[in-house]
Formats: sequence, C-alpha cells, structure tokens
Amino acid sequence: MSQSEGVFVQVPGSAVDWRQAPAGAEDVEGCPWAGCKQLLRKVGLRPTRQRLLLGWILFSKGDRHVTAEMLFEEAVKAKLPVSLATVYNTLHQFTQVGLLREIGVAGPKAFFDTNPSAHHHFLIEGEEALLDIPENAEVVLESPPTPPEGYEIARVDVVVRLRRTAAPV
Amino acid sequence: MSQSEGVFVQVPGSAVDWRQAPAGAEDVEGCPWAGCKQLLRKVGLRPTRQRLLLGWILFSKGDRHVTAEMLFEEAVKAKLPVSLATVYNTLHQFTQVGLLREIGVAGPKAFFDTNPSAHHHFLIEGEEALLDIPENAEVVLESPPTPPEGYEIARVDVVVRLRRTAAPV
DNA sequence: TTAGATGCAAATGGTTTGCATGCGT
DNA sequence: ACGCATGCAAACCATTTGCATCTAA
Repeated sequence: MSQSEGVFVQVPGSAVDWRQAPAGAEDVEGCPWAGCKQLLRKVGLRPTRQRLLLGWILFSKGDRHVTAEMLFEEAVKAKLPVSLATVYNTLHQFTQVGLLREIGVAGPKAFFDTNPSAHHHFLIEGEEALLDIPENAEVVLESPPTPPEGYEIARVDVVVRLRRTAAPV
Repeated sequence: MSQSEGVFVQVPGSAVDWRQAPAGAEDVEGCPWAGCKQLLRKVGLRPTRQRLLLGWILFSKGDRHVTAEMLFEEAVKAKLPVSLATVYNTLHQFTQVGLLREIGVAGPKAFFDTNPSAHHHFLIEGEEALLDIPENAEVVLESPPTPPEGYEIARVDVVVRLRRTAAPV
C-alpha cells in the first residue's frame, strides 16, 4: 500500500494511484498505459481499449471535472471508437471503484471529478463550470452536525456558488 | 430588517414572510389566503387560483423539500385543477422571487425548499430524502475560501450525505 | 472458449415549450 | 377587453437498457 505520495492526484485508501506503473512500463505518448492497464486490473475492470483510453483522457491531464458528453467528445477527437453509452458505463464503473467521484450539483448534467479525494468545489453560476477549492484554502466544518438516529455521515459536499462581481472595474 | 427571530421560517432580506398577513385577513381552513394573495402581488405574480393553492400547500406546513411531482400530487389530492407544467412554472417563479430555494443535489430530480434562508441539508443516500440541518447544529465554514479574481461568493451549499449505520444494533 | 464489454438504437424519466383557451385586472 | 396564466401534448435532453456482436482472458 505504500504509494509514493502523489504528485497531484491523491486517492483515498481504497483506490489506487494509476501512475504507479512499474519503472519499465511502456508509455504511449507520455501516458503510462501499462500503469493504467494494471490499475484497471487491480480494481477488477478488464482493461479494454476504450477503458484504457478513457482512463488516459481522464487522468493524464491533472484534475478535471467532466460530463459524459465532454468525455465522449474528447474520445471521439482522440479517434477512439466509443459510444456515448459506453462512456456513461465507464464513468459509473470508474466511480464505483473509487477512481472518480460524482458531483451532483451543477444542474441536470452529472459531473465526474478525477480527484476522488475529499475536497470541495466552486461552482460558477450561469456557466456550468466547476473549480476545485484549493486544498490550502480548505473548507472545514466547524461543528459537524449530529446525524439523526441510525444514520452516519457518509460524506460532506460543499459547493461554493460564485457569481461575477457586479463591477469588475 | 428586524424580523422577529423566526419560529422556523426565516426569509432573507429580499424575500417576504408570507405569514405577515394583516390581522384581519380571512383565513381559509387555517391558511391566510389573503396574506398569500398579498404576498404574490408583492412579488409581482398574479394571484391565480393555482398559485394561491400551490403557495398554500407549500408554505402552510412548515419547512418542506418538495419535487415538482410531489407538489403536483398534493395539488391533485387537494382537488386543484392544475397541470404538471404549471407546477414547474410556479416552482420556478416562486424561486425567482425568493419564496423558494432550489436545491440541486439529490440526483436527477430538482428539489425546492420552502425555507429560502441560508441553511444546509442532510441527504439520505439511497432514498432521495432531504432533511434540514437544524440551525442550532449549524455548520460553519472555518475559512471561507477566497474566490478567484472577478468572482464573489453567491451562496454556500453544504450537503451532508448520510447512510444507514451498518449495525443498527 | 467464454464471460464480460461494446455499439447501436430504442426506451425512459424529468423538465420545458408552443399554442389555443381561460381568468385576473 | 387585455394580457398574463394555464392546460395539454409534443418536444427535449440527459441517461439507461436490451440485445447482438466483439474481445480480452
């Protein structure tokens, strides 16, 4: 379990940092394919072509917040033969195994965050854009509220909605 | 701005507490219809039969979190001739004028909160149920994060996701 | 070879819209 | 009477599903 403390992606206990590819892994265009393959195996997903490339698109560019459609378009641009349905499937599968985190806040479309660790978001009102709230400005709950009987806190989501300042000068 | 510290509903500056009906208002089945009528006028909405009754359903039972469908069903039960489309319209109109607050967190369905003041929610995972986090257990952000240049904080939404405790004993 | 993954298209479910009719002012 | 509000149904959009085909193990 001793993974090198992440460069920018830190995954929670259960999940795996996909960059921990063995030293000799063959990288394709700067992407540790082998690591991805291995990662998928580790989480019990067969490393198929589309999962491999979708994983690459998702995780090779730092933290991102994508919708199914955004990912689909990128995959198409990347010449990957993939269907929208598969993108949805893959996103949910990745989420189930902890590689992604679903953010259910920005309107009708579901956003997926490539950083599955606990952190919060800015939401730009009007545009449907999400920004990570930087860790160093971390939001801390002063007094976690007591959950009702029989329930426990699974997770706390904080969304700071932003609007453009009235007079940008 | 000095409103009596709320019993349970506190409305923010811009909005109006619909219970501030004049003393002599004729109440219909315990509901200050006249107050509702007047409230609707105040916010620039014509007090039509459906808006009146929908408002009554929404606001006469304390704080609630409703979906369009829930409200529609109640309206039907209440023998109000109303269409689902009108329920949607009305919900959005009420939201625009600050009588309601939309909560965009519980899956694909939109929830509307009859308490438009700043407060946060428990979300029961699995069921699509929302609970207010009681004021006295208020969640406070320790260090409100600095928004990026050109933006200001419009609102902070906190959702505490709950799951059933593993062993309820 | 065989279970699992994918592609396509059709189905679904929530929400919105267009237009003719109704109702509040 | 005028104009916004409503009702209905069709349109829309994001997402899911069923099934035949394909592919990784």
